[in-house]
Amino acid sequence: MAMHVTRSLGQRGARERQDTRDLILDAAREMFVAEGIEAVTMRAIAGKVALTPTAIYHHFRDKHALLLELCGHDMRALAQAFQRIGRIEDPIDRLRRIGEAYVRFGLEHPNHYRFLFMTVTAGVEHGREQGNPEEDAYGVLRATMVEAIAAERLRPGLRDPDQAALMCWSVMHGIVSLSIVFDNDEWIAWPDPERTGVAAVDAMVRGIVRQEP
Amino acid sequence: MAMHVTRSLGQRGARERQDTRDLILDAAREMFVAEGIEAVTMRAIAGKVALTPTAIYHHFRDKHALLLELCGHDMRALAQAFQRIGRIEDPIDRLRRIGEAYVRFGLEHPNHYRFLFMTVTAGVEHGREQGNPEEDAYGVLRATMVEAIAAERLRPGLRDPDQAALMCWSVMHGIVSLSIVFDNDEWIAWPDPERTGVAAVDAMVRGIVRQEP
DNA sequence: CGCCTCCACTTAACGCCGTTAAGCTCGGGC
DNA sequence: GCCCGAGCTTAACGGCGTTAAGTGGAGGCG
Repeated sequence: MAMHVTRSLGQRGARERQDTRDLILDAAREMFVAEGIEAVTMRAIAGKVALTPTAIYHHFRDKHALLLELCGHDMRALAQAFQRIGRIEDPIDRLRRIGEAYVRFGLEHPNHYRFLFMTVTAGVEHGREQGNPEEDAYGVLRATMVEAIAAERLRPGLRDPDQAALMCWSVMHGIVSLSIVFDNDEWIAWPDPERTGVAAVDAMVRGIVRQEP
Repeated sequence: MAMHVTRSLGQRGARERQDTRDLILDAAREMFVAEGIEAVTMRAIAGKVALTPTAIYHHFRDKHALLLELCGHDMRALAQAFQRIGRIEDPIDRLRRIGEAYVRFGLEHPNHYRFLFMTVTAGVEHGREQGNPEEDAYGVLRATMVEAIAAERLRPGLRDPDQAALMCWSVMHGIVSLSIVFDNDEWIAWPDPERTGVAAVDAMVRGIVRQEP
């Protein structure tokens, strides 16, 4: 009985702790998505959840860890989309679909994208190298390249799956990151980024596949 | 005579002013290149030239203007390379050479590149839109696309020179920016970025040119 | 019941940043 | 010989991420 009470109370405590943790995470996410990463300060988050900045450090090691957890949650959506795409039979078709999903994700979550793929964190972990296949989007791309090479669907010169994967990734990343950086910039005439992204991935795929005789 | 003296002294004054201005610029550049953009603080620059931080504001409106001038100077090297390449006859060859030069420049000047093409400055001028042809690298790329389309060297579907230019630019930018962000990151197996860059541009070019029958 | 312990949270501060207001100094022009 | 203005300094403001030390109240235990 005492044991039951103890456990029950322990759970309640843990539950409350998790609640304010989620509160912080949600407040941070809202500011992150709405106003961009530089609007997310520890003090602002704390104000929004009616705590002091210090309180946040009882739930997260530091700001980077907080943002990492924030993004990790939403990144799972991309990974799931990639998992579905991974079941497409033809590896070349799969490449095109991967590109499309990737570009769409980047354009829909520019702040997540910026934090994860456009900032240098001095070589330390971005939280990306976790590498468990459920979250490893790059792994899906690489695996597709391995398959395409094995099936001799790529040009004879292309034998390195990492290089091929990077070539494709660079197109997707280029489109997404350029459109993020030059958004609202009259300097550059942006045709619809999503269309351009699809066209760019198509062109790259055409450029790497072996021509049917 | 008085006028001559006046002018001479005025020049001397201007000369001295320009000297410390250059001193600041050089100190900032050295730190910028060696330790990355986040190591460049007003206080650190000031310390290096034995001045107070405030003194810098007598020569530059703010930190952004200082960095802009810093980069603008070095960017002219890229623009000049592009000018030389612009004289190549065949527009398709030209594309390949542009890509090669661009990738090399980005890899050799990662900090300049980061500041100019990988940071969002809230829509305001990056100093890029100056648009005078001597410095407008994008203009060279776009002009090449216009020419290629006019000569019917691109696939029939590709009629928008801006879209075509962006597709190519995205490959180059993708390679450069990915290699900057994931430099020293064991997570990703980087085959030599420059080779990969050239291969990627080649593939993209192959993907957009009209096939000879 | 009463004490004790533990922990979420606060108060106060540190050291950094970019930036600015106000004051000093000194050489050249009148 | 006086003045002025340019170039620089001193001192400070408000913001940031982060941390050391303290507080208060609820749960465990005699």
